[in-house]
Amino acid sequence: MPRRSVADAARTHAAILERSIDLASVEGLEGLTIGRLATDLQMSKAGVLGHFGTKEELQLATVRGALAIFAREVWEPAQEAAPGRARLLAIADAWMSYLGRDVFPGGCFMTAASTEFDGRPGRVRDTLARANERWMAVLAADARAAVKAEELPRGTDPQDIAFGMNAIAMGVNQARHLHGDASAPDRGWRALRTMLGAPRARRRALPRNP
Amino acid sequence: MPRRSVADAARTHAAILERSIDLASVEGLEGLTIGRLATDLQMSKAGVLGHFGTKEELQLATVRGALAIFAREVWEPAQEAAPGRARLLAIADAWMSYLGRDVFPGGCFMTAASTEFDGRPGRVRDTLARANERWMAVLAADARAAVKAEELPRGTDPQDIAFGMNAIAMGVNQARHLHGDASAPDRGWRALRTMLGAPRARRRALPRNP
DNA sequence: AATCTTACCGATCGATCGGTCGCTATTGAC
DNA sequence: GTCAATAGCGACCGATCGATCGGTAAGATT
Repeated sequence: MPRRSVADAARTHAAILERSIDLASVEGLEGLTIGRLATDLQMSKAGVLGHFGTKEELQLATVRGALAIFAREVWEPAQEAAPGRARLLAIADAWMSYLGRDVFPGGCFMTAASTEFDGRPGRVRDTLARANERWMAVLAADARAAVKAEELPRGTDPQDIAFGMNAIAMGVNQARHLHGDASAPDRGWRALRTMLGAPRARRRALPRNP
Repeated sequence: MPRRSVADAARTHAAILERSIDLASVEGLEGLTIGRLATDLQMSKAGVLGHFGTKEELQLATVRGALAIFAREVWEPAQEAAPGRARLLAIADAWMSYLGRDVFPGGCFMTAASTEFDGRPGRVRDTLARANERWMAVLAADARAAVKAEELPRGTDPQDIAFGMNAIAMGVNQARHLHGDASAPDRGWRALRTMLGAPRARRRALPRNP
């Protein structure tokens, strides 16, 4: 049986990360285990660890990978929309769709990881905190544009909008995974639409998971 | 050195639980460890485990203890208020105060535990899910009363109110512990007041941690 | 006073944790 | 054709995990 070629190393690296992200979304970043990862991938523990060095580096790479998925699923689809309320609504749409399609098997990775690490100092927590701050800043920026364009009531605090959107997403995630409430994304979408003050009921498509 | 008297067993039991709740709010219910608990309490692992039998029973007892604290801090203070919007506002007040006073050192225990266990079957998850359902039902009941008394707009879905209040609390908890945002309870209180449609700005007291 | 109950300890169990080591097999560059 | 670089393995490390064991000392019961 031939050994894996050097060119396959990147593929192995990606496979480990993919499995790691799924595992961590269910078991948590700390519950994630090198041995479990090795068993699932039919590798040795040393083979897995060789790609990252330490568990903390593995955790960081896992967080970065999950962040990329979140950005692709929620941020990117909304970039074609015009800045301001239109883009906030597009983000809300993509966000609820993302939560409804179970992109991560254990629920929203960012919410789970943030809640798990919000009390422990370290690089993982810092990475999560910075990512969440950046995301909130993105939301607040469009909220600010919406206020300036008078798409939102004058005097609206952009940070209140960002906070509210994030909170609703966390609530949807909990309702969906703790209670198995399949209608949670719809409820969240209604709440978001109310908060963003869309006067006409905009029809929203909830894509199915293929 | 005299052995502990039998009458002290209940006190020991309570001391273990108290430490367990604090530990679990930081490290998580799974990160909670018998050995760590024993070290902190200057007991043997066997002595700690003897009170609960298995780790799962310890986790369940810890959840029940934390639930009692949450009820005492958030539910009880609002029971003197009249049913309907007044009580919802009282709950909102107590809830934000609870989050601002860091009743649990690692943030809201229920949020952390629910997020940690929402993907793993078992009795702990069931207990958490049932508790959250009951709490949401309590909120929805007062919301229903408020709608009936026309304190909230006709046609308001009581479950939307319960969902929204819970989501805001989760958002406040994250902002406070992931970002160290001390003003998060105030922001949450503003959001809650807006959602509950309090027309006059009601002054809210944020008690200090003694 | 004799006996039972029980809270707790110290020792120990097998399993698993993250991590290190030397080694092999293969590749890509020369 | 030769050789350095490296992906990955297998064995192993000390530490710690949850859990079990027999033993001990105190209180409660009689």
